[in-house]
Amino acid sequence: MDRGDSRAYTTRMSVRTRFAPSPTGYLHVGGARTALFNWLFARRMGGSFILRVEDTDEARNTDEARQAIFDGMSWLGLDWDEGPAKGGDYGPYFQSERREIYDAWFQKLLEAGRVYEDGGAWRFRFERKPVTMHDLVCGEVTIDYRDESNTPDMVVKRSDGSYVFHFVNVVDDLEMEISHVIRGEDHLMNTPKHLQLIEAFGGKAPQYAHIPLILNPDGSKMSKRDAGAAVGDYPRQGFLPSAVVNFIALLGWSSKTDEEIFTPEELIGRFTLDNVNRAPARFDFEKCKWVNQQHLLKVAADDFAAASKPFVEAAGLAIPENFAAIAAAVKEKVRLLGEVPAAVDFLIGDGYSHDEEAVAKVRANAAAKELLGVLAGSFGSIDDWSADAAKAALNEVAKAAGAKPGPLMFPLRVALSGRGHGPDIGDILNLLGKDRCAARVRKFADML
RNA sequence: GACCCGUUCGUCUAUCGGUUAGGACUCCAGAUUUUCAUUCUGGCAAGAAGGGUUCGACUCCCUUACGGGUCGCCA
Repeated sequence: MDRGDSRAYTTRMSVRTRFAPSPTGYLHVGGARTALFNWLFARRMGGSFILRVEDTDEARNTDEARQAIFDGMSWLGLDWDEGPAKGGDYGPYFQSERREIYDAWFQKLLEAGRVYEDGGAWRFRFERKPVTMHDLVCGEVTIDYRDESNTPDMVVKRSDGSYVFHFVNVVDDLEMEISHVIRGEDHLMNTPKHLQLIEAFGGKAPQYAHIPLILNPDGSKMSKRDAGAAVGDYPRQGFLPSAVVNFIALLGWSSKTDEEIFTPEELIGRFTLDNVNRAPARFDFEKCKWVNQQHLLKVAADDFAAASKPFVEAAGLAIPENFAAIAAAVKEKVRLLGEVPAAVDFLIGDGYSHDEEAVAKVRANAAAKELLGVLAGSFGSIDDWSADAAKAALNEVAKAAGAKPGPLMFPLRVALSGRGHGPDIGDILNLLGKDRCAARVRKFADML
């Protein structure tokens, strides 16, 4: 592989960011946001985004976790320019395959007398002095390495011959010519260690930007099992990738305007490290769902129907011929695609349940039962059953029965759907068809 | 415990010395929708506390409190 001057020259001024997860669990929203910020920054600056898998801990790595990272990032739309399945001039992109590279760099430390053996492992000897970092988010932070009790020399090579995170991370960032390291604040205290290593190597340090962590709604650290923690859960619940990207971008970053709903492209156009906050943000699932609804509102009806289909099927409902129309009727009523099955079940089969509260409300209305009875009997005489016509016909029926149409709407809705909320009543009438409507209204009237 | 970072409505945030401290989510009320949702209008709700600096502080400094992070042959 040629690593001559030409490449060094052309990449000198270019931005290269990376996401470096270790495949020891599923992809976490915190990790996803770190990846997102790196991706946004690289895209914004016209640079490259690299995916590097830090799989040095063989005991904890799993293939499932590796796949979860790829799947999660692909789903979110965070495409990488270099990395697994993509290649690039700085590979390999799995640390487990970079052994020779690490050995060579370790040799430099050895020759420089910066490491010493301790119990079979090798420790890096820190220079005992204050180390200052210039973080793009945190500003200037100084850690005093003269205080040895707080900064013991770190192990860089284990007694089994493998290398630890700090070492491989620094070597790879140098080797891959990473220009900006954007990572979680939990790495802030590691940075002076990395700076010392880089100095010992005689390398040029990348710019660092430590972003605040994401917390649970109660302020505790967000970890596995917490609601919303696993990126893999989002598709299952019916979130749109663009909505999740939008929402997690808002955690710790602000456009500094009143706008909140952005497409990924719009985020790229606005993203800057300057607008990243310092304080950790709590994860508000309700707002995440609202953001999803806003994105759902913007998708085309056909796409909404197609995206809803798998959820409806998974709920055990058969897809009817008029499914596109059914989906369109509930498009504006749901926040998640996962809510679609429960919203359309009564339009597909007869196995839907009745909401007791809604039924009780109708029962409390003495006139409802009689009115519904009249209504059921008159359906047969209505010829045009389009949504608008069906609604118009309601007026006539109500008038004939000496009642106003308004008060009839709610009982009819409950009679047809079993609940108080749902699609437009005209849509329900039309989607259900005249016969099913008559049967349901009659049955419901008898039930009262 | 030591060392770092942080602290504006319940939550996400705007404000970069002078504002009736703005927006969004949630919640409540009203309008529209003959119904539901959408939408619109209005409302509730905040500068952790105490000292400074200043004509003037949410904004700058200090202290305390609280929260988070780091102190591994994990990453």
